[in-house]
Amino acid sequence: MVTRRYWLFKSEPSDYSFDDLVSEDNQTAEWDGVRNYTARNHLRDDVQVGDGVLVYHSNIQPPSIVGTAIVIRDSYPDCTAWDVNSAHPDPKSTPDNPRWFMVDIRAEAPLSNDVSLAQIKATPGLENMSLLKRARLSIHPVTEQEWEIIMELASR
DNA sequence: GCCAACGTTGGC
DNA sequence: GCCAACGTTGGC
Repeated sequence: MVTRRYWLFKSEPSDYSFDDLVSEDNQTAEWDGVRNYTARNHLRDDVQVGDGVLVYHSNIQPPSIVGTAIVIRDSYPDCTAWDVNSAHPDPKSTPDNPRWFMVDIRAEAPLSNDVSLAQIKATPGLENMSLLKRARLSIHPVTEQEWEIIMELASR
């Protein structure tokens, strides 16, 4: 029995939103396009089937966590890297020697109440969230305690 | 639209 | 292996 872990995945809703995920077949999509080594390492090495995901929207007002998802496939090479027509091609990543990885996630539910970045900053127990420490990282670990506080905020 | 923070690249 | 230059992210 493997312990369930928790994550925060960032996206720009103008690019790909939680609603877009909900609209997919089976509300499922590959989380492609991650091109940062720290985020890649989390995806490749640590994210596993069954883990919980907070979907966070950046570059909107207000930046917020808007929904939850579940990981349904362990990491595998991000084939969009060697697709020159994709949004994030990287010629240094090849099928024989993939550099970038992705997982599949399925939307669970939108939050009843979005949890904004300002709320996160103002809530005791969330001050050490990775999101606040490394603002530019797109895949963040979340502790079980942080997850539960956010679920509580979202239900108010 | 600005710009601070910070990750990446590449010359040396 | 250092570090300056550069590019990108993302809150404001």
